[in-house]
Amino acid sequence: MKAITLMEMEKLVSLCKRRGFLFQSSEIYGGLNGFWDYGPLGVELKRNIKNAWWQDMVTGHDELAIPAGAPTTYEMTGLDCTIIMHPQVWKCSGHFDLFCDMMVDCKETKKLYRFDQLRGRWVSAQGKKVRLQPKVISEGVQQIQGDEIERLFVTSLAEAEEEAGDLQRRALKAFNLRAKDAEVLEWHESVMTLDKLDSLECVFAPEANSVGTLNGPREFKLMFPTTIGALAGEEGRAFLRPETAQGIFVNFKNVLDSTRVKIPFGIAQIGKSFRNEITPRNFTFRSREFEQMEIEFFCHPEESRKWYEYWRDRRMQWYTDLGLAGERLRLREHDKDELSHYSVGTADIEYAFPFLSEGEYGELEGIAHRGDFDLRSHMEGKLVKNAKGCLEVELGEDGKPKYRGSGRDLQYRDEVTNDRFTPHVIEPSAGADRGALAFLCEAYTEDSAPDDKGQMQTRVVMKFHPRIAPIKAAVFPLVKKDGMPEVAQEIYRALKKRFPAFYDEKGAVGRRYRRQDEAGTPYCITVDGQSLTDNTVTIRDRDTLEQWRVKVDDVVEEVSDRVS
RNA sequence: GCGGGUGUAGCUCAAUGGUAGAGCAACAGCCUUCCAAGCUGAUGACGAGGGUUCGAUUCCCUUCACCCGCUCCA
Repeated sequence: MKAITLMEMEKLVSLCKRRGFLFQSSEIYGGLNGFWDYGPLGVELKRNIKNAWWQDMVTGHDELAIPAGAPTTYEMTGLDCTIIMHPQVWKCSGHFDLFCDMMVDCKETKKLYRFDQLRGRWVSAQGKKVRLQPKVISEGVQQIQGDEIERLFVTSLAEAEEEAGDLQRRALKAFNLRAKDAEVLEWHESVMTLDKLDSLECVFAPEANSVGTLNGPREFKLMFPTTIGALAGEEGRAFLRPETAQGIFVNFKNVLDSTRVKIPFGIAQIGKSFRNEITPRNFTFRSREFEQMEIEFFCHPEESRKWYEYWRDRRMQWYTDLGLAGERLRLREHDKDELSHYSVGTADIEYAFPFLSEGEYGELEGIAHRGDFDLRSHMEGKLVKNAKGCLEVELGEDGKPKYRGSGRDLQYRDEVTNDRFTPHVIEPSAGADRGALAFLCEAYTEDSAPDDKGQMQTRVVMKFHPRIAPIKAAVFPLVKKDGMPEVAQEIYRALKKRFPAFYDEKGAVGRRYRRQDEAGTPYCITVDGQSLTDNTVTIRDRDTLEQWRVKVDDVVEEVSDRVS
């Protein structure tokens, strides 16, 4: 199968709209950036993906046998919790701090910097003056010449060991001095971050040529705020969840107390999450409202490494089995310095989406070893890593926990050994929409097929795995007469009781085949003249174009076997 | 959020400061015995808002969306 190109990506986007896989949200009002709707075919595709996941991970799991590659048997169960949760959940999970970044941007270089992370230092040069950019005094009125200052705040992006040198280099540039004049520079106070300053007016931005080019700070809210209760007020402030995982952690005790599950076990959930992405782009890849398929798998700390490896490989196999089998899919273990503060191991399952640059991959799913970070955070309060690399409760300026946990005991007690411990967690977190997009990209194929005159014509075919194909089979009378429609309709009704099927009797049969090829329907059943005499019909394979005859009575079983 | 580009029918593309055309698709009918483009017919569009003008799809402004680059991406 040849790889889809960027050019074909545009055709795929077009096909998605034309055939009803994906529409832009609120399109009749001009659309809404970062939000997408699934059309009639798209909703079936996405539901099939979610159902396949739920079936394979949860309801179809055999807890009596040891799956290949697993350390032991394990149990799986499900959950469905709310999108809006107690605001404290997001404070303890770390999202509140992490997702509320203040940013400044540089007028001159157009670069964006973290307000609380960009470091710099006050400097002067024995009375030497620097002219600022002309200021806007009031609307439409601008200074002819900017003010002159003697003290400016010079900034640097350099790492710790090179910071002092870089600050000096930048300071010399700001004052238009040579390197040999370094002793002229007078440093004031210590190195600090931008958020400690009263104003950005005198800041010499990294990479800029003039002073005072920074705008802001502005808040980048990565979580969607909302209000609980009819009266708006700070006490009613809440957020739409940025991930489904926290709902599982806060219900850990409930599941344990209500189901008799024993460690190791996993809790699965499928649901919508929301993130205010700065730049939604690349079709549905970075949507602001998206659906996740997440498992939190709880195990004994000593076993967690083996379980991490099991889930990493298991999840990779799942995509492969559903048709993402080529070189465009890969498993990538994160480097140590890429890991989150709490994780001892993370792998991404990635797909080389056609809209990405050559050699780039986009994340479909992350399998993270989260240790005991989440359960402990919800017990004790938000954790941070201390100097020794151990997790401890983050303290506020008053010396008390910055964000208090629930105070509930979320430890697990092994009823046989009486061993008490906080379980470690493996988190396979998959994007349902990203999965759907990858399956769409992988399925899109252009090949050649002969028309009725034997001329080769380009054929667009969506080669979905039959399990996720929106429509499983289409039924056609070869021509709309001689009793063929009646036979075909009867087959159609029998198929429809089992899975989505489609009936079409209009126009040339070749055209009807091609239409189903674009929808990705794996099998087309045609009633022809011979059907009326020997009670057989043809089944056509979408990918090979091969046809074979089966008895009318065997059609449902024949197709069922192939699509499930 | 910044810079550049784009926005005409479901799709692909025209033309125009004075009634917006075509091909394909879709629809109705005819013809069709296995891989799209035979015939007939009817339907369908200037992203939104404002301004200039006797009159704007065309010129100007704002806005929205898409594409590319920067930035961001637990």
